[in-house]
Amino acid sequence: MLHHDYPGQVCSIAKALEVIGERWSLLIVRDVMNRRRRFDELQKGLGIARNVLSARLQRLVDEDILERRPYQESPERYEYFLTEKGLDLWPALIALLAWGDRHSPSPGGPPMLIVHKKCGGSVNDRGICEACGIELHARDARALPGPGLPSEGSAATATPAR
Amino acid sequence: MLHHDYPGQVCSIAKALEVIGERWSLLIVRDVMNRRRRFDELQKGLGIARNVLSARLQRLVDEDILERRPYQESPERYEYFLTEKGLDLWPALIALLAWGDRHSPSPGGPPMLIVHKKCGGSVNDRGICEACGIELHARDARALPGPGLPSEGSAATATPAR
DNA sequence: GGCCCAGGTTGCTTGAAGCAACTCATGTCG
DNA sequence: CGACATGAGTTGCTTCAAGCAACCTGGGCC
Repeated sequence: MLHHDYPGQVCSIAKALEVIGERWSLLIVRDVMNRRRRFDELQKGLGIARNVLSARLQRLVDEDILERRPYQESPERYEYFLTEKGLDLWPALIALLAWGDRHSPSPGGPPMLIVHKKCGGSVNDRGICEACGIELHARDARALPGPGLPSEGSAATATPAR
Repeated sequence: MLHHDYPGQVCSIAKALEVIGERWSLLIVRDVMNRRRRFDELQKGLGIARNVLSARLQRLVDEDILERRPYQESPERYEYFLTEKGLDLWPALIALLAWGDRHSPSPGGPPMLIVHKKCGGSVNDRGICEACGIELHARDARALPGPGLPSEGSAATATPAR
């Protein structure tokens, strides 16, 4: 991704993609949304190169999508949290998730389910609770492992060195 | 983007991004949605390298997101159309557009407006018509130039060689 | 003293994206 | 008739981002 921008494009989709269209960025946001907040945790979970993760986190912090907060001192250790701007990416992630579920289905069903925290109802591709009928936001929903998620054992054999 | 995949990720967001997370892919889909269907038209509009556009179009056709159809013979000339799978990306594009509008606003307002074809009502970040209250799909909506779009003249001076 | 952990940084290699030039079949201008 | 234009690419070369492995720092564990 040269220069990570789209010169000459005057469009909010292009502007959004300049920030979160880089490889790995949205997956990092997804993981932080699912309470993966630490460097090593993200690195191992994603299988991303450490230098690239470092660069992405820095960019996401610069863009005010993530916030870096120390959780202990000496040695200093940090966690990453989503800002409001980062949380606002939730509808886009939900739309992509639904598209992936629909058009590249996993055998055994979706590997991740999104449910409304209050009522447990499932969330559709617009981020609307099917039970309540209301538009949800990031904090209203939770991700759960779905039926298509490989179990610990089979995941280990499927990706042995990871 | 090495190998254009995310090995070890069992998640529909990751699977979606393997296909449409490559640089330029979503912008190509956006343009085809807005009736830009031909190679040169896309190339000039996006300012993308011709070999890269060629590769992206091929990939999008392979993934059944676009369809390549001849519109004349001798010499053979082609147009690209969205398949149902491609049209289903509309909610994701709308979500990204809304996020870009909200968090990286253009001076003068949004450069692109999405309206419900039937009633002219504006469409929110969930792809719902604010007037009718119903969930829309790609074919129900139309993109219009917004107040933040630079005029022909200023666009030409802003990007002289493009 | 040797090892582990967390959170990175450095250096090198590979491969994707940018750029310019070329092709090929037709159509059009003067 | 030759010159140029159009559309849809392809080829070759260069540059920059991503992958990979090794290293660093500051502390704790035994």
